[in-house]
Amino acid sequence: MTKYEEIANAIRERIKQGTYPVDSLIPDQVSLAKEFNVSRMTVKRAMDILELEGLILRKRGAGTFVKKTALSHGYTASIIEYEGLTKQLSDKEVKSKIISFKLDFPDEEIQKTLMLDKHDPIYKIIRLRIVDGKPYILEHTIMNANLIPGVNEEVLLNSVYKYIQKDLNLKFGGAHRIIGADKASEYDIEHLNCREEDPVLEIEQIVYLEDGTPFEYSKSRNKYDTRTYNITDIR
Amino acid sequence: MTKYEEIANAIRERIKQGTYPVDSLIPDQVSLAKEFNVSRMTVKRAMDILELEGLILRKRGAGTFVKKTALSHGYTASIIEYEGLTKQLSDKEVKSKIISFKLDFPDEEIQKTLMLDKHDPIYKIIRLRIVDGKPYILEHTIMNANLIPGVNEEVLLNSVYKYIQKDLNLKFGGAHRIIGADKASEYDIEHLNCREEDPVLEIEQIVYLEDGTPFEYSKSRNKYDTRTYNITDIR
DNA sequence: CAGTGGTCTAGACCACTTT
DNA sequence: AAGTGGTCTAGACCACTGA
Repeated sequence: MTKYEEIANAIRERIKQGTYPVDSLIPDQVSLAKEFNVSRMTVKRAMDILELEGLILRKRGAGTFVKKTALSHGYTASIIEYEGLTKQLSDKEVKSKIISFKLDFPDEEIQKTLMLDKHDPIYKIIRLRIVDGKPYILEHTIMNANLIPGVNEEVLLNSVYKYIQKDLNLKFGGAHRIIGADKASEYDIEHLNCREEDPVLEIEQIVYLEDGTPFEYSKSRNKYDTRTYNITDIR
Repeated sequence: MTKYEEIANAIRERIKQGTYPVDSLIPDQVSLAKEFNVSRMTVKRAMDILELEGLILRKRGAGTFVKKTALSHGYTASIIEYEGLTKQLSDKEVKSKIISFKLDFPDEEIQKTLMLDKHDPIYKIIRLRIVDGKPYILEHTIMNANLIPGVNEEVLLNSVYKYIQKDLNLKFGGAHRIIGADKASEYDIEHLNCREEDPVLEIEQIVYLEDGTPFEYSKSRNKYDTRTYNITDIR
């Protein structure tokens, strides 16, 4: 733990506890530097973190204020998770049903999105995620099979993301998402407990490793009244 | 323009131009510090920017690499804009039709989301946004009328966000968004050229000023096949 | 004009990777 | 062991705000 992280944690805690109330001025950097026995630069770095988290507002010449929103939406709300459903809904019972699991070659579209050659193998997976016994999300996934080898039934029935991070020791680097609405498909009607007239929320995503290599393209579909996608966006 | 911004710009340009190719090592910080005649800390600050933009990957002990995705999705793609439709679609003709424009008091729900008292005035606005002559988005907006005074027909027919930033000289501080799918409502069918069975994509949002005061709650609805919501999310 | 936060430096030491 | 990026310092100067 670095000094600036420790200071950021300490000040974040003071904001949460109300020691530094919403809308009030925080002590200036020189005072804080004295209090924590560090240089002012280090205090500033701590403030950089809290600013990114949306907790404070800095005004040159005036001082540093606690934002009105500091208490309402938690500071981690802005971070989109890569842990997959299994961890996102850790208080619920998440199960998976494999609808289809094939090896194939990519078409031209997928070759482009996943940076693949014509003869690089891919997994084609269709999985139904079941939460507390109810069908929840229907996932259509295409994955680079050279990058993510060894995917099997056991992995698919648990968490693929955990497998990639823990067993393969790979790190995620980001994702691109496209969110839209669609009419229910035959698949949706069969597996998601949808009627023909029920809208479906679809999240398309390309997920990257830390060096920028795309390893997965997927479409997650769910019945319109079961899930929303939330974003907290600062500044 | 600060030195670290100038260095970040210069290096970003080299990445875009291919001087530093994708997947290659960038010169080390000491060399760059010499080249630009600055201290190493300043080079590091420039790198901080490029890392946030998702252009580079830094490995302690190894060096700094250009990410594979550095060229594909532009570095500004990760930033969600507050400029409203008028600027987002600046190459298209954006018009607005005011469906309804009222003053009212907030109900309990809105009192909570917009941090208002029972007797604080609010605008209730329903606007249809028309792009290239076609109905595009139906916006239901509730706005704090004390914070954003002087909204009138002229403002509504142009850009409300421009009015807030330019004329009122207020700065935005972030937003919270909830994206979901829904069935078409009577309003949608009447104004969005929807059929009863057409799904609708809805984006609910609360928008904040820089000190964290919420000033607007809105729902933007559009026909399922006319618009998606895109997010680039780094790390 | 005093006080705030932002930038920048020159140098030290540390953690880590690669050879 | 050499070289990389990360942290931290003590101090300087600057830009801006508010009384």
